[in-house]
Amino acid sequence: MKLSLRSEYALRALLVLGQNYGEQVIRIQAISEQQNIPRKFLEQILNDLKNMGAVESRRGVAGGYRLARPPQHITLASIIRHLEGALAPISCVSERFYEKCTCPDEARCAIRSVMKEVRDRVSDLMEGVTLADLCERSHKLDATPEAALDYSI
Amino acid sequence: MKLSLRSEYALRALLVLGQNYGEQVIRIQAISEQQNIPRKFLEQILNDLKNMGAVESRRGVAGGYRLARPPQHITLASIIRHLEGALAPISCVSERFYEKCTCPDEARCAIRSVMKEVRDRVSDLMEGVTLADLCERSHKLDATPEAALDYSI
DNA sequence: TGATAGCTGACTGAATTTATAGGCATTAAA
DNA sequence: TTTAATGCCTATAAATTCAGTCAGCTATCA
Repeated sequence: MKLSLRSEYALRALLVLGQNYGEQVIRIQAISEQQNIPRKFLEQILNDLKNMGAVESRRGVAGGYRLARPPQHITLASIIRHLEGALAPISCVSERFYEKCTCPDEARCAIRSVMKEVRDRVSDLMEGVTLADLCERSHKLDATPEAALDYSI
Repeated sequence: MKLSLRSEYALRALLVLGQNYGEQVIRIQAISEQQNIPRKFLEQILNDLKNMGAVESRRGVAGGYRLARPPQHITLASIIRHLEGALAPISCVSERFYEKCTCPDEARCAIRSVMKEVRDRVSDLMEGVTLADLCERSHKLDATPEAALDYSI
């Protein structure tokens, strides 16, 4: 049920780009330092995000990355799906990455029916959260005084 | 965001044991054949479920497995947590498997706050589903005529 | 005592994850 | 037009996880 570190890095990088949305372009190096992400690894990840169309780049001396679209139009679901594949816990309930499973009767599988509900819950939430929402949350959290933070884990 | 095949096998095996809950004991071989699960692999898995206390065994000629507790008292969440670890997509939002992450300010991390919501949704659902529920679903699905099944993926 | 079952630990091959290294291509500015 | 900064691309590698397999052991019952 876990996200890869790669995806987590991608989200952190996208958040930085979202917070700096506009003409200007941000260097890999800057993101890497700000977010504690290995630089060369981040290169790969951003390139991947570029191929999926979430991000665009400028090369050369004043080069860097920026969002390819407004942050309101980039959903969490689309990012995770591109990086991780299915949102569903098992692929026989995935809408976009369906694979047949080995159980005797898939259509009457109770596990499948529960996992479908899990998928729906996760999908509903992630479809509804955009990069803009993330930026807004981040902005609010930054303004939150130390004492009001929920430290519970 | 995926479940391992191992966990899927475990759930399928537990479902069989749930459907046959009682004194009588079911052989690994029987489960393996009914559910298309590699036999030796299933041995390992059942042993693991035994160590977590979900299942108990009898050895020898008339040996096999059965549930160690009534199916109403075995939640999906407890099984998945034992087999997979955290339900949370990233471990910095896990309640039982917390690990610090590398982001600059965990307490003010927007990604963390969203992932916490994902975790809560998944956890709420899985805490509420017991093996008995799964058996009931399975029973109902078995009684469903071919035509009424939802084949959409 | 022998057949049948579960128990146990080691092992393996393949895939995935998390990077690192090195050189190439592009760009802006000197 | 050169140079330095930056992204682009490919290869490689170490570590881990996954999905089993194997061999041999132990317990139980007829």
